[in-house]
Amino acid sequence: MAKNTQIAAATAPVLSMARAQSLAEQAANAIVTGISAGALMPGQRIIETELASLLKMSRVPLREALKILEAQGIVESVPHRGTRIAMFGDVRVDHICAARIALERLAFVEAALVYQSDASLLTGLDQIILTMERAAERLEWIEVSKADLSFHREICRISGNDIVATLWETLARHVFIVFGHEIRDERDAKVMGPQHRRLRDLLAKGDVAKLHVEIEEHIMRLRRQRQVKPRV
Amino acid sequence: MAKNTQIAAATAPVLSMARAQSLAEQAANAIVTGISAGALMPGQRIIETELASLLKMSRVPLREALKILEAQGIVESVPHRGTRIAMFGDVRVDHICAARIALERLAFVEAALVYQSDASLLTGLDQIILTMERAAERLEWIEVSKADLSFHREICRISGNDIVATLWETLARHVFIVFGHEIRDERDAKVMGPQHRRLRDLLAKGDVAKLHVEIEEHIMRLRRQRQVKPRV
DNA sequence: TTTCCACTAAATGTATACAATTATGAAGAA
DNA sequence: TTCTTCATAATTGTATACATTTAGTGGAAA
Repeated sequence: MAKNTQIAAATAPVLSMARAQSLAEQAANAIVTGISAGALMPGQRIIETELASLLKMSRVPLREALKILEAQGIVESVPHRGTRIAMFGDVRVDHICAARIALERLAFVEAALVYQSDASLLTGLDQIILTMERAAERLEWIEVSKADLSFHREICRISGNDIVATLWETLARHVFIVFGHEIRDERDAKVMGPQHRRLRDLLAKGDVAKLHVEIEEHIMRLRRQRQVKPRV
Repeated sequence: MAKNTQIAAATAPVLSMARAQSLAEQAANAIVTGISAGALMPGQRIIETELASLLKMSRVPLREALKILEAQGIVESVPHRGTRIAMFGDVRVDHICAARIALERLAFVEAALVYQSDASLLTGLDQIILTMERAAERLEWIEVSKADLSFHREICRISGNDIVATLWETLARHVFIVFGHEIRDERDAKVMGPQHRRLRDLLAKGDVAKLHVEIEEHIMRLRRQRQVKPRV
């Protein structure tokens, strides 16, 4: 039956892309995107059968996704009593920011050391910033958000601290959801690039003191006015 | 077929215990315990069929457990190519310690504020310390470890920061595994209680400056000599 | 021998089917 | 009415069965 193996490479989208993600991963991303976009509301209960058919998959991979998201605090579940989407009020945003600052300060400082010893690694950040700026020009906020998260993910990766990178993935989902609830306009588009460039340059210089200040300021942008304000 | 599967759930029914945990949770805990105890080795590949029958459950809840543990960085998996247990070398322990310090400093400082406004909450910590000391007297290290983690979990809970609490659960599993690889003797038993009492008292006093120092010192105990030293 | 290809076996990914628990609501008693 | 009580439906938890992918083996050709 396996005669026509030549066609297999047709699916490879990006060079050395991770193997096509499982349905569980897709489901997890879809749910997070849905919350971010407002299609799924905080506090809302998830009925597995419904969501599974909505996502055009069976309950098994969906449940795997829910377990992942539960471990990450995106949804909350009680045995035999269902799963519901966590609340994303102002208090929670404060919590996210506080946790981000604590973790990213560590990541940035460690990453700065790495960049010091190999400046060529900075091209990774430059690439991401370019992508971000292009998306910002066209006001494609979702793409801007993704690039933003990629930037910080890259820092965690470069820092070499696997644990921090793992924890970041959890935080990133929360941040993405909060991003989705932000109101953004043309002025924001002009700020995104320079702000990240400044961080990049401080990393290149290894100016840890200024990094600490800049990181906090950068992260605290999240606490600005948001689109929906569900109760705490 | 499955009539007698519920009987084994005679575990500790602590007051107002959360509903009997699902098989997925049990499996996740069993795997972590297994790694901690050396029954499962870092780097080892997990064959779902094998482990499922070993844990006396089907593959479905086991896979849910693996998804959770993957999100927490305890295991790593490649689509269609299986799951293996992450490596726990000295470098990783350093990473865990660094992340812990960053996160727990935040938790302790916020918790100190809470304890300041309601000192009666300190009884929660006192209870845990007592349990820890009793276990330490009998050199029951696993119980000591659990009490240790409970102590820090309580701090995260009291801090009121849900995100930090979520991230801690991930960190806790890593720490538990590292604990299991530690060599401990009678001298350690005498240290455990006082060390946590000191933290407790600093929380009660709200002495943030000393807390910062003490926390770092406390966490860095992890970096002592360990039983097995798998390669990085 | 070495390399390449087909084929088989094994493991993972997914769907369906069944069991157990909980929510819902109607009927009856205080 | 208001509170039980109990049946029924809806939903979650788990097991089994099927599909897809990968790893490994052996043989044929260069």
